Amino acid sequence: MPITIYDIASEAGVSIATVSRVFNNHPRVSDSTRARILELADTMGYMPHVSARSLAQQTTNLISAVIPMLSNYFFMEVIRGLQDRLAESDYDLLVYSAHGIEDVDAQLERALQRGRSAGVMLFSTPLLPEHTKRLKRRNHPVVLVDSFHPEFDSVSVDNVLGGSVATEHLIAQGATRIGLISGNAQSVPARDRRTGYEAALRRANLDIDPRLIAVSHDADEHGYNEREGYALVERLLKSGAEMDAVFVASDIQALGVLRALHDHNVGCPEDIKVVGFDDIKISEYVGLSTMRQPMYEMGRLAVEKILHRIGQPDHPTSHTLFAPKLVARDTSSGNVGTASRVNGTRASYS
Amino acid sequence: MPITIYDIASEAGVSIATVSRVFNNHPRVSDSTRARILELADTMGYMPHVSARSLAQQTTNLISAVIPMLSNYFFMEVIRGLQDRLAESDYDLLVYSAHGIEDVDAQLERALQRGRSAGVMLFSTPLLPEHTKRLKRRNHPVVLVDSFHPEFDSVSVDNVLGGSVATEHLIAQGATRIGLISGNAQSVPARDRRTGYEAALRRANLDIDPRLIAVSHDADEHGYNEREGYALVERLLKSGAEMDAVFVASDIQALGVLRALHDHNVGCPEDIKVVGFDDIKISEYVGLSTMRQPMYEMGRLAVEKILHRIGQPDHPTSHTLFAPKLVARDTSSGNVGTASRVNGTRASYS
DNA sequence: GTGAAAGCGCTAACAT
DNA sequence: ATGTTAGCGCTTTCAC
Repeated sequence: MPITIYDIASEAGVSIATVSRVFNNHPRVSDSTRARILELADTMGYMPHVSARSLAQQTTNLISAVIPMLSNYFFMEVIRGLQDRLAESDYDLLVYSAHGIEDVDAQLERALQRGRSAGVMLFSTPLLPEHTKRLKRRNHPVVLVDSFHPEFDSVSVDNVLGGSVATEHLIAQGATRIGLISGNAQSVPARDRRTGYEAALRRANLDIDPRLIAVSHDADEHGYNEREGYALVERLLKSGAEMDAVFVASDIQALGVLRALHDHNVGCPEDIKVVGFDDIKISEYVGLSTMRQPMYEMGRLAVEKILHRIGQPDHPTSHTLFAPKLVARDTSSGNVGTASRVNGTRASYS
Repeated sequence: MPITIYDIASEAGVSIATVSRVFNNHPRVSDSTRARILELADTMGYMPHVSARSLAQQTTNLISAVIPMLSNYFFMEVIRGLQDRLAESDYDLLVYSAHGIEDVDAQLERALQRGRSAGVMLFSTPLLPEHTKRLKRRNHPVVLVDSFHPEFDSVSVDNVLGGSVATEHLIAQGATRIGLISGNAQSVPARDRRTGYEAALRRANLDIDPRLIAVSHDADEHGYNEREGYALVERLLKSGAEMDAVFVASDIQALGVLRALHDHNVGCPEDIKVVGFDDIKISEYVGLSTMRQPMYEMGRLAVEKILHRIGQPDHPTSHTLFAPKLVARDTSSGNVGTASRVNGTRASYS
């Protein structure tokens, strides 16, 4: 039933080769036949069949994004960047959302089916040797986003730097007993942020107190969730160790931290200052100080890199490291006079 | 270079048909050859070529989602539902994100390329007659999400009901001069919510005062953005008309409204009560009363429906209308005593 | 400038 | 249970 090049070829009294040429903008077609064919195709409602085309020319115009926990503010912003850049190209986007990091393998496998996509962007997933081998062997274009491996293009944020800047900011605000709340041990960014935190303390000649460090053991979203933030800061509070500030490795955890502080009648920023990481949209609303990641730009650049890699498979790999930027808001330096209250799970306006 | 069924067929000493059968779980293959072929395929690293398969069997396992303004809290939740349901199927997800409603046409066109996807889920887009014709003509499986047309499967929310419930809630809180802030006139949901609002007022024998109604003229995101909320409520305030509550057609606008109220030293909820629509994640944090849409469930159901439609193209169309649920928080009924402040663009904790 | 024909890798009758 | 073969719709040499 659907119309093929054969239909429009016979209707136009030419061969299918000519029709094909027209749709591939081949130069050697007379203007008259080109016009006639285009006209016919339009009235007959012809559309090229993407699979047939892909098969014949051994390419595809699909690009995959493999993302753990898609429904994440961080990724939403990144995806906006992806989409915007992709819209300027001929490629369409295939989204493989994994349920946490363990599921990434399965999704990656789907994204790597032969003929499926021209390239894959892999998000926030530390590359195990087996991954590396598999990817290398397939020789499939890959770019890593929010993670790093020397053998693949990547775009990420300097998490060590971010951890240091956040910590130094707290020190500059007068804090000396600075806690850390972090994602779980599997998370490379979490480890890096901790490294930056410890380095900053060391440089400032401050103690690194294990009692002030709480690492998530939650597998869900690498422990990056509100619940964990709440629970972990509670543990620090109850440990009895003195603390006048805390660096939280993600904004979403920081939200839980803020709630816990309120529930325990601990003033923020007067008693404990808080700095998060990410700058998700809510952060602005609650006045959370944080380290901003250029999420949108990372998305755009990821596409840029994958397109480049598809075009030049043998080009040397490139790595882009963005510097996160401190956004100081109320939780680290707010003017306490106008500070507001959080009531249970909510803040209200007056 | 890549390995095909021919390679593994000759290696196994069988015909390509047998190999094909193995990979399609055809029953009539002896266990021994099946095992041998699977073994070989594994060691040789064979993977079926998706385009070849699609072409031969005239199907595809891709489903498209065409979404205006993807980076939207509403869609994030819906997409979670999509993904979860899709993960239970064999289908992969193609995402076409439009830049606002005008761009939907172009994205839809891509989604409808022949052989591209087995079905498309179209989000929040009122169907123009031309769309209808095009879709009908292609006879492509379609399900509408957050919009309605008698000839296509759909899943949406009862916006008229939602508008009424929100308004009645405000009335129950003692409000009598209730304003409306709405999305632009192109938005069908916005119109429906207004209809519900007016109906509720009428039923309560309250005036419908045009001075209390502000409709966005912003094309961006249908006027569903913070900036518009801010500007529109300002207009109402300055109009001089008395007002003790306002129903805002979207949470994101309501956030702007709250900020404007604060900036103008208008107490909320004491002076003006506010109810939004959507229940995006931020709403809980700021204590915004709102009408909750079952976004996740809508996503799941959308997939359910498209799969069903793909399987049974001639089945009668089905329409699911969810009832939005009132979530009363501080902005409509909070205890004023513990109310907090918003300081410029931020709220802070104490 | 255009046509003939050989694939691209796989599926699905139809045979045997 | 397995093999033969004709497609699926398009691209791309190679001729003319």
